[in-house]
Amino acid sequence: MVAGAARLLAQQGLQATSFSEVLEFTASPRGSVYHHFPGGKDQLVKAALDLVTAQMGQAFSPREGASPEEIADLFLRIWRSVLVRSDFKAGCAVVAVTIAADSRDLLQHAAAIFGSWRKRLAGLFVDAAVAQADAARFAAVLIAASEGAVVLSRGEQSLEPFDLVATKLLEDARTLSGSKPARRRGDRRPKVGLEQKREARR
Amino acid sequence: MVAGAARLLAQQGLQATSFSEVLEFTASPRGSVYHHFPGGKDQLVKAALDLVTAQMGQAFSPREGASPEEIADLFLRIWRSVLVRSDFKAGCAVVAVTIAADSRDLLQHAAAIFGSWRKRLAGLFVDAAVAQADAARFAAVLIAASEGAVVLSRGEQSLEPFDLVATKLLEDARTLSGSKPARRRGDRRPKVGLEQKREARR
DNA sequence: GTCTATACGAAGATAGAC
DNA sequence: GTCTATCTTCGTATAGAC
Repeated sequence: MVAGAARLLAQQGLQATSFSEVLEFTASPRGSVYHHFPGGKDQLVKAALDLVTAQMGQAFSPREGASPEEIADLFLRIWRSVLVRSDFKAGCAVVAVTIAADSRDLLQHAAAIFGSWRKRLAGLFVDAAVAQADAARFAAVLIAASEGAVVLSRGEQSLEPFDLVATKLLEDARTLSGSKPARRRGDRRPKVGLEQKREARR
Repeated sequence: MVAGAARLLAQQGLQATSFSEVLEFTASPRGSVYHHFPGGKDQLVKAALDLVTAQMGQAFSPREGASPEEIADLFLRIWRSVLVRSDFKAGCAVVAVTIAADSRDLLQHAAAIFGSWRKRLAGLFVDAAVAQADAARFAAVLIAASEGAVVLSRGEQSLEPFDLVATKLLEDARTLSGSKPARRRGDRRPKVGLEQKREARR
């Protein structure tokens, strides 16, 4: 049911994603909604967003020692596949919530997710020998441009805008390498969370 | 009333923007809605989008002979001011409609606007001596990243993400110059529409 | 043109039986 | 836990009086 909500969010936006639709979509029992989600719709939406981030964390696992270009490429591939697999019907649920959030609570929840993505990407770039400031900037650009490109391509129902953007971003990522010496000694930062299980997906 | 709809769209998204709210917001007469908009909500939304593009066309008028950096800077300034002036409550109405469009008609209308922006920006870059392919790509990136950055900054209620993105984009714009010789002879392309009245805004 | 009144559906949410 | 029934509010849209 949470998964269904996440999908509907990505497809139709926040307001258009109703309980009834989620129930119908997932063939869930009607009477137990407020049993499982006493917080109502907000709680369901939050759970859906959390699911999306979890899925993202799982799909986005660059190999150890990945170059900036590889990192960006993986990130872009994920969004590209969202477009392709949904036949341009779906976008990013977090964006949808951010744009139509009716409570400050929900907005902050969505913003926190973007923040965590930025932090994670920037960290990966730093590990790939990119200077701190460049890493933070490129992380923000990568996320912003990807999300924007998803919107553009959804609108035009074509991969053209997305691929234009992706090409440029990968080009930029290439020029990022070597903006500072790679991490060698003192590489003591503990690997946490999803960084530990790095399986080559796709 | 169209202006009110445009503003509410940018603030709360498509579904949350109801007739009642628009009427209240604009203190318009209630009984004449379907007199002026027999096409219902879709027609109002389309009109609002058209207004947004008209305003955009007006605000975005780079001076004759502007460099890629100047062009990008002006474009970014516009979006930045949307965030600042609304205290992070508003974003882009076109994005809002694209994400939550419930009819193919509306989606295409929004997509056409993005398409026109891409075309216009790319044209300006070509005029500024940028190679065709680079111009098209950078136009797409500029729009996608700006729109994405607006979303990010709205979420975090802070200019930080937007400014990170803007800095990087301006940097990129600087490297674009001179990717092909500037237009000299044969500069016969007629100036059309808004290109004609170039007043320095702000 | 603008008004009031209203039809009709769907949304979120709650209550109480099983 | 899950059901049905219901409350309330709000949405779009229409009809007919002024």
